[in-house]
This record gives sequence, C-alpha cells and structure tokens, in this order.
Amino acid sequence: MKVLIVEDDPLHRSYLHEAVNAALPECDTVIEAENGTAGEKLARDHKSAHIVMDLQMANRNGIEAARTIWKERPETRILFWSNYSDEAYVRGVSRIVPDGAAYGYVLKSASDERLKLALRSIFIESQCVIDREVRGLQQKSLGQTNGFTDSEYEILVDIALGLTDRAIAKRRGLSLRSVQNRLQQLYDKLDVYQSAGDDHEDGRFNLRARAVTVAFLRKLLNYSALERAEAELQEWLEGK
Amino acid sequence: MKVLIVEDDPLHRSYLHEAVNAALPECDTVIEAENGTAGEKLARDHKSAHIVMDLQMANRNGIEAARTIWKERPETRILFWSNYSDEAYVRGVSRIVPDGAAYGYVLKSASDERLKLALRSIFIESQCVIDREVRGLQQKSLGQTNGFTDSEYEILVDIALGLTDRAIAKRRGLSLRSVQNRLQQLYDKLDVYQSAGDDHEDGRFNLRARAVTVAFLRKLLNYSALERAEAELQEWLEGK
DNA sequence: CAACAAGCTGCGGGTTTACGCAAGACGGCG
DNA sequence: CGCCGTCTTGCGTAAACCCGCAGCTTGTTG
Repeated sequence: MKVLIVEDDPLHRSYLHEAVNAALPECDTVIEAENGTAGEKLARDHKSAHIVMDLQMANRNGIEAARTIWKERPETRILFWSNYSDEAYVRGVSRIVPDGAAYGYVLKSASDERLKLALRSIFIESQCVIDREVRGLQQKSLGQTNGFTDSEYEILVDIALGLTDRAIAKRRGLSLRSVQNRLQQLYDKLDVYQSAGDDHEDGRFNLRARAVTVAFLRKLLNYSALERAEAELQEWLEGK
Repeated sequence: MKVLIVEDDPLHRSYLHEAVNAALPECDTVIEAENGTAGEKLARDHKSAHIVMDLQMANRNGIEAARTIWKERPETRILFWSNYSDEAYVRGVSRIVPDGAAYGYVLKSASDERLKLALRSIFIESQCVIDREVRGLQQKSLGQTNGFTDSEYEILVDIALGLTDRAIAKRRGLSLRSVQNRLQQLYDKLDVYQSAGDDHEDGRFNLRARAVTVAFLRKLLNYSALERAEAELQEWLEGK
C-alpha cells in the first residue's frame, strides 16, 4: 500500500509521515508533495488511492487538488487534515466529495490517537471519519435548520466578489428584484440590521459590505473560498 | 537568560524550543504559551525580556499580545515568527513596534540557520532582523512609492468593516466629500475600474465591495486585520 | 512673494441599493 | 379542488453611492 502526503509545512509533513508509518504497517511507501499542484501530479503518476491532504496551501489549495484528483479517480480515499473548521472549508469539501467516496476530515489539533485511528478507518475500512467539531458545522450548513441555504451562500459569495445586483441577476439567471430579495434574506440571517440600526442614525452600516465582513468574521467565508470564487468568476466572465 | 515562546501549534512550539536551545546556550529557561492571552500573562509574571511570537493564533493573535507586552515593557525583544508575509501583518507589526525596540520578523519557511541567526542577533545583539521578503513589503507599504498611504489604508479598513460614507466621515472627522475622494483614490490604486469597466455594461462591479475583495486577494487585508479593526470599531461605537 | 501641488469641502446629478407593496407561479396537503 | 407557504417578478421611492466641477486652505519651492 502506498500513501501520498500533500502538505506544505515540512514539520507537519514529517509528523504525518511518522503517523502513517505507525498507524499503517501495511503501508510500504510514502510519497510527499508540498503543494496542491505537485500533489495532483504525483497522484496521477502513482495512481494514488490513499491521500492525506492539507487544506490550506500556498500554491493550490487542498480542495482544488482533491477535486481534480477525484475527477480522475473518484474512488480515491482522501483524508483532509486541516488547522481550521471554518464553515467555508467544510462547505467546500462536502461540495466536491463524490458519491459514496470514503474520506475524512480531521483537525490538526486532534490527538495522535485520533489521527491514526482515522487513517486506519478511511484507508483500510473505507469509512468516513469526520471530526466531531466539523461534523457539527456540516449538519448546520447542509441541513437548512440554522444555517444558510445554498442560494443564500451563493449570493453571499457574489456580493463578496463585488458584483452589482444586475451582474448577479445575469449570472444566476434571475431578475433584479429576486436578487435583491435574496440579499434581504441574507442580511436578515447575518444579523446585519441590529448592529446597523443600533440607535442613532449616525452609526449606520452599508449592509452589503457589512454582510461580507460579518460572514468573514463568522468564518462563513475565508480567503481560500474567495480565491476559488474569484477563479470561477473569471471563468464565467470569459465564457461571456 | 529566559525565553518565552508563544505559539499555538505544538509541533512548531517544540521545534522553536529546540532551536532556542541550540542557538542560545546562554539561555537557561524556556517557557511556553499556546495563545496570546496566556503569552501576555506569562510575559508579565516572568518579566520576559525575550519572546518568540507566532502571529496567527486562535485566541488572541500575536500582534495584540505584542502590543500589550510592549506597552508594559517597551524594551522587550520580540521575534515574530509567521507563516505569512501578508501586507496586513507587516503593517500591523510595524504599527506597534516602539521606538528603538529590537525586534524581528522571520518566516516559518526560513531555514534553521536563518532562524537561529535571527535569535542571536535580536536577543543578544539587540539588532533588528527582518526577513528579506517581508522587508520588501515594508518598504513598499511605508514608503508611499508604490503602496498605500495610511489614509488610504484607513479608509480601506473602514469600508471593509461595512461603514457608510457618513459614518466614516464622522469617525475620521472628515466631510462626506473627503471620504468619497479618498475612496476614489483607493479604487484607483486597487485597479477596480479596469475589471469593472471592461467592455459591456453587464459585467460591472460594485466598486466598494470589489475594492475590499481585491484588497483581500492581494493580502492587503486578512482575517486578523479585520478582527482587530472590528474590535476597534466596537470600542469606538461605545465611546459614542 | 508668486507659483504650484495636494488635500479638504460644497454643489449637483446620474446610478445603484434597499425595500414595501402587490401580483403571479409552483408545489404540497387536507 | 381550494388553501397556504415559498419563490419570483415589476413598480415606485428614499437613501446611499460615485464623481465631475470649482472654490479654499495648506505646505513647499524657486
């Protein structure tokens, strides 16, 4: 059995290497990549079936790398190992995992034990292992109970990118008014009003900009999500 | 000699610990904190004069911790050790370093050698050591050649927070029109127009929101900068 | 001192946002 | 089928935003 590690921090890389060796005696080769691009290439060359992937990497982040890898070989097992449990990451990952694929999401702050257990469960037993803390988010974000609908998230991203209402309408195939409806919905859920209305009429917020900020502070959005969205936007702009 | 390490990742913490031991034989005690708050407390209790500080930490980030530490004892020597060379961090640090203080800024990607050298230079020789890559940013950001003026940066932060023009005017003691002037300046520098005007009138951007995004993508802003700014804003709001 | 650049300010007006109101469209459900 | 909730759309309006124009205050320079 062969395991591919994709992680840009050398310290974490060697830590992972050791953990894999310790947890998986049946693993005879470990190869390493230090960014997403290299990871994709190695995965392709070696037809890797077992991958441990960092999410936040400079060159090309884990989500994008995983997406192309899964596109080529959907049965690949990937353990995401990340510092953060931002909703943006969680949403990003669950958006790209193929049906029935075995994968995992473990936080870097988890114990050795937990990591090793996850390695075995995913790579050997083909189970899905999602860190408890992350799991909570996933429920919330996918179930529409407390969290955000896809359409709300979508429009959040759109204004975060800086599109006008009209541009959003065109992009999403809606009328101007519908876009604005969704915006209102979003503002509502993000609680942009309370801080806005406050008391006097001086301290008012620009709802649109404020919504983005609040989303950021709540980790609904993060750098990598923005980056991805921006890339998609550019693509769309070219496709006219 | 005593050294305090403030770093939330255990791996990096122990790596630093070893590096300090190797580079500074005159150091007899190393103490560790795993977030900014604990770091401040330890620094106070031990009257630490030599600190290695991570910038990005969950609880309370390095910049804030450093600020309060320096406020109490400005001659403290601090080596910032960070993953990133975002302009937002660089600006944040150079904004708080006291006159004549010895400090350093080294990237985590630097070699062992470089780190050890920096440790000795700062703690023993009282020199300032700033990583080359970071240095470049610093020049650009403080010198007004290519980068952004303080007032431009300020207004960038303000719209990122989601303030209205009027609110900004009030906060900064300017007229409405002046605020808008600065905004134009900002839009100009951020190149928000080209992508906006493009060609047809469909793909237009909302300048204000777009500016924030572009700043984010260019790492002029980042999460921690936003977080800090938000805290300051709240403070201001309460002070009326 | 005159000349000039840089920043602040008010005025005016075109565009975009935010949103109430109300009329359809679509899908369950008794 | 009729009732109801959710989603979409158009109309209209008040506010906010973007910005050209022009007058003022500074600080700098020859």
